[in-house]
Amino acid sequence: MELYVERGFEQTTVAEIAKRAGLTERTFFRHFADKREVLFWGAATLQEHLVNAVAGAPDSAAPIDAIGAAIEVAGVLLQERREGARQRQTIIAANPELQERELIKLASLASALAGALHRRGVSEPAASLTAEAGIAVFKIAFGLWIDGDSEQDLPRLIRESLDELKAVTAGK
Amino acid sequence: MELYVERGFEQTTVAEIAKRAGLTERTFFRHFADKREVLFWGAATLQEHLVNAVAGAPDSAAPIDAIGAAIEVAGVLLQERREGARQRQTIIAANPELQERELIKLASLASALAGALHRRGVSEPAASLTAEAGIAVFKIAFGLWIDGDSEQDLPRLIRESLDELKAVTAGK
DNA sequence: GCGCCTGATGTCAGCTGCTGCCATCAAGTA
DNA sequence: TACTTGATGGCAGCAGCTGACATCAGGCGC
Repeated sequence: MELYVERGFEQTTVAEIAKRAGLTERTFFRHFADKREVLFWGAATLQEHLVNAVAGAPDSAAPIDAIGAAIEVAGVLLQERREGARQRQTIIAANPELQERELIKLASLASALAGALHRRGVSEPAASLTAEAGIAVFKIAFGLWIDGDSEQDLPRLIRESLDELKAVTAGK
Repeated sequence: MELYVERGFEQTTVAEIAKRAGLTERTFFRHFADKREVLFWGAATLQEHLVNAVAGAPDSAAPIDAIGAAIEVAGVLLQERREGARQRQTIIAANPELQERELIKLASLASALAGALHRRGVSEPAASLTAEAGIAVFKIAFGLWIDGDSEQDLPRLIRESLDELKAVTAGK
């Protein structure tokens, strides 16, 4: 991360990372599948939390609101590491390869959320559709939060974006 | 494409592609930014069509329906090349790197569609949200079409998926 | 018809990401 | 004490991709 910030992602070589970490290049690749994966270390954990949030939503909650609750959880978790998140996003924004990786992580997350909905009795394609819509809401709200001035509340942005989606799909 | 089908994407080397095309490896990279880009040759054209569809939608159409019309256009165009699309998708499905590339193309498309909505007077974040929702609908409908039996009508699947999204976000 | 310019291609050298294979070494265990 | 196991190092090698320079064919002005 230090190196990615200092010289940029592309300009940083795996050999340099390994050296600064006091390790070998070979060892680096035993810990991370590739050079990009470093930036997505916490993704699996985050995904677990969100899946649990969907599973733990009250039975009375509509699918879209179970998903809403889950992405709010994501908002809370990210807000705790605001500066780290911002720095990370700056790196990603500067590099298409990293954006690709981020998108596939989000797609994987959508798929996992769809599975969680499925376990709540939601059938296809409604489950996938709802999950993808939730991810879309998250993407937009996260973007607003990152670009936004300073002290915006991410969970609130997420709620508002979800409401906006509901309004927009109502065909107003 | 022949080689990707014959031996798979990963197992195909750029040198082999160049050889079969009667060219040099260097020349290959002058035509395609990288090995994956070959499979996304028509993406820019498709994007143009969809943007035009949004721009050309009747003024009376709600944003979500302008987007709906656009992705229906995509459906029509893809349906014309059904076998090609299926083959292409088989290759992509077998390779994460290609999925990443596809996702960033879809993200770019969403962004372009949001721009088109913006030009229709839709403000942010509604425009981006609507565009992303449309892409989500397209992804799901396309998946159903590819996995589906044989002669399903893609534009119809898209319409139905959009209706499903509307139902699902209504918080039923 | 002649020289000239331009764009596409070839050639070559080189870096970097990534992998397979084998050796080493430390720590825990019977 | 010997053995196993997991993490690391070292090394060779492939493949993707790039920069720099040469070549060559076709179009164009003259």
